Amino acid sequence: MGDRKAKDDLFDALASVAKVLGSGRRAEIVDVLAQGERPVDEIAQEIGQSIANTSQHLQLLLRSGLVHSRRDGTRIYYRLSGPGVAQLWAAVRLVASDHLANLSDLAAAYLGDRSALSTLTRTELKDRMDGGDVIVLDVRPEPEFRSGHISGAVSIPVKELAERLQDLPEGVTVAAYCRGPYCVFADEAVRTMHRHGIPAVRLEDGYPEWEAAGLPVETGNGRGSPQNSTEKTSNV
Amino acid sequence: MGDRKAKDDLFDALASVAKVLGSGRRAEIVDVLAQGERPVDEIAQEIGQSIANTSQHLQLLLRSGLVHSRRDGTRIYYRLSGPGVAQLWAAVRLVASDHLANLSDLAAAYLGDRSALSTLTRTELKDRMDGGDVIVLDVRPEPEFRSGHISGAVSIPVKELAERLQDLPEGVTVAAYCRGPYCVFADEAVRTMHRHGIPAVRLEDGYPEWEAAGLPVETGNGRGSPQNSTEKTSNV
DNA sequence: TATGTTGTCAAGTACTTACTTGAATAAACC
DNA sequence: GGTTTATTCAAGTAAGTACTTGACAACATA
Repeated sequence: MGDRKAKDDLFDALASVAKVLGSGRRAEIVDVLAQGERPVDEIAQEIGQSIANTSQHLQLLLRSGLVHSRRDGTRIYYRLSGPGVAQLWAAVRLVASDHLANLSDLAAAYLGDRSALSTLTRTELKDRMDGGDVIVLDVRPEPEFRSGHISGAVSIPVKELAERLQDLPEGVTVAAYCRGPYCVFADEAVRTMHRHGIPAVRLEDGYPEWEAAGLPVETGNGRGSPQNSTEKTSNV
Repeated sequence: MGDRKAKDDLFDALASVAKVLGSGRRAEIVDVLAQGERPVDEIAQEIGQSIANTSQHLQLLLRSGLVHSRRDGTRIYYRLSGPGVAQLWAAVRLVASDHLANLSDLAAAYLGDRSALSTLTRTELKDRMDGGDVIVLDVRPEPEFRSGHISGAVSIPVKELAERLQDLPEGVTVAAYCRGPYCVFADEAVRTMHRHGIPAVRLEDGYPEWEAAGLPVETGNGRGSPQNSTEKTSNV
């Protein structure tokens, strides 16, 4: 008890959790899985890597306990193994934004200039939803919407938004949201709507943060096909 | 905006924060620095590594922004760069304890069998302190006590405890605490006191968690030399 | 039973990491 | 001004990591 070797082994094990998150590609995977479970080929597509390489990253995450998997026919779906994993990823992002010298440059290079886009916090959005003067728009890919979204939100993936603007009611502000603070989808959506004269704002963070805050969420197809919509008790 | 290369660079940067925590030795360093600032040679001693190697780990932590340093004469003191870093380390430990299969074995190998030792949560300890029927004992090395401890705690480093048991008042339970849930000092102290018939319990976690919870802390020498004791507004 | 789809495994390569050793600084002490 | 103390730096080595390619396994469908 209390000897060097045992302490090193223990701390190596504790650190192994940080280690698996310490690769940009695996961080992207966790960022995607925080939206809900996904099969390997879709994850590979999302992170821009080969299926073989993605599979190996997923095996690593699996062995370290950060994700679980289930088989459904020929597909294997991966998901985060608990809410703590999404919290850990949020803690990493927080420290990065507080202490990483060049982060804002890198964020600007990926996200573009956000200064012209106004944002709402979670509580501001909740208040305006309760007031009824806003429509909430989920611009993530559809599978992510189906596995969980803000209650009452409408799904139009950002790629389809330009052709589906007529689906949006007129005369009401649109509040778009996506995966989180480092996701471009909502930014792009707000820019597109502004170009067409639609008043639009962006939710400051994304769906995982909304869910983690205990705010109302639902699964299935939501308004579009209410028969599939179900109140959700917990995700992740 | 929104292209692959920029996204990879951004997520590599975010993940770099996790990466520096992803080494057992650097995790031990963060665990020590969560107690307060320390010079290089003491940190090297704590983690059982050469000074050169420890210095290189510290340079890495420094470049990644997780720690800051200051020079005082010939010594260079390192400290965590903000409270978010200790929170991140806590999040890592939480995920590890929830999802790492062999963690309890490794913890048992280092900490020994804890089942015979009773523990108090932070709030339980606070209540008993307010009731006055407990004395709080800080068993960490003295420099850590000096840079911040639970208000009213007495310092007897675990190495000196056996010879200084007479410094403890009789007829009152001793609540020992140390660095955190994976620290052996308080366990050892409680065992020592039990062997001498002193009623003793262990605080469930450690000083950083107490401080992070906003509970009362102070710096300096505390009761021992009240002239040096000062109410503390913030640490880390 | 054959065929296609989805994912994993094994082997190889270029690159990175953790440590060691010994030399180089930087401030303090005499 | 030379010596001591505390730390960093540079170079070297062994081991580990991230990706690629091609073969293999598991299930579904015809």
